[in-house]
Amino acid sequence: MEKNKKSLNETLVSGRDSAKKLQDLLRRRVFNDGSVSVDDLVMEILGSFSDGLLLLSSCESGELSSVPASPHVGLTCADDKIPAVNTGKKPAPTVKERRGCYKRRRTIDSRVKTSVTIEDGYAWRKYGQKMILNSNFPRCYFRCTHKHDHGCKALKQVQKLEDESNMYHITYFGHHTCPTLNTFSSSGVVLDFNASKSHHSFSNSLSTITNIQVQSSIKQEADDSMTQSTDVSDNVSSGNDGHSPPGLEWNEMLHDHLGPGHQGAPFMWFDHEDSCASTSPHDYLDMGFLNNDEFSSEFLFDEVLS
DNA sequence: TACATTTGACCGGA
DNA sequence: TCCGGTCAAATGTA
Repeated sequence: MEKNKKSLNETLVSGRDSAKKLQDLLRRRVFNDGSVSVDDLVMEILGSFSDGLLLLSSCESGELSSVPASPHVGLTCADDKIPAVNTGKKPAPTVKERRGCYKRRRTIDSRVKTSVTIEDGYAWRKYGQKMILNSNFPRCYFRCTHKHDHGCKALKQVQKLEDESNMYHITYFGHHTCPTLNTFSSSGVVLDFNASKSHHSFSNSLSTITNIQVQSSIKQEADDSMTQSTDVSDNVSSGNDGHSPPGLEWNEMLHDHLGPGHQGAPFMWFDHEDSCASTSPHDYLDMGFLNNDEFSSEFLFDEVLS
């Protein structure tokens, strides 16, 4: 109970801080150096309010105030450590039998991106994989590795796109509250989208390419974890933290791995609600235009970072 | 030995 | 009742 109160308090304080930053940013908008974007701050504020409301709704439903006396205390809800409510449909099962609550995830407060990799600089732990209806590939479920030691509630779902572009549809839920931005680990993440025995792993070169492509998302998420690195090249070197060749420039990496004629990197990142409200649904599903050689990486970065 | 992944079962919203 | 999301025991790996 105290833990949830503390969590709610931290969430609200975080939201307030983000609002202050936004206020400062708007006041000195002309002098904004681009280190923090309005969108980033709005995302943080929205995330704080969403998390806070979720915690509050948990309180109102009695989950916070009435901790069950059953030995089930160790079993938790998916996102927060609020004990599951006994619905009374079945007799209270034993610790062994009973599971936590499985509330269907809301699409609000989710961020969607499409990328050729699932790497994003954070450490994720896979906790499930599921075949989804009308999909040839399973959906993989990840939670932040620091869920327990830092209480980080960030989750992500990864699903390979149906087309043959070898791209992944990645949906993020919640925000990282773990203090450190994880580096690009040398251990490639392996996804099994084929038969259960045949693993699909990323080659070295591809993982390097993906490092390029995820930088913008890392910038966005790094704001969540108090990273204040400002420009893109900064992110490349600081984000690698010694695990990748330092000092590599965007152009060099793009040139090395994609060739001089290839300038486009298929990547998009935006709030799910925005995609529904203001743009057509195929904004991220239809990625065909990204194969166009004239689609420049500068355009991508400007779009994402603006 | 500790940590990560796999996978079948369970839960609950739609 | 279906199906997406999660749990947790079994298994794999460093």
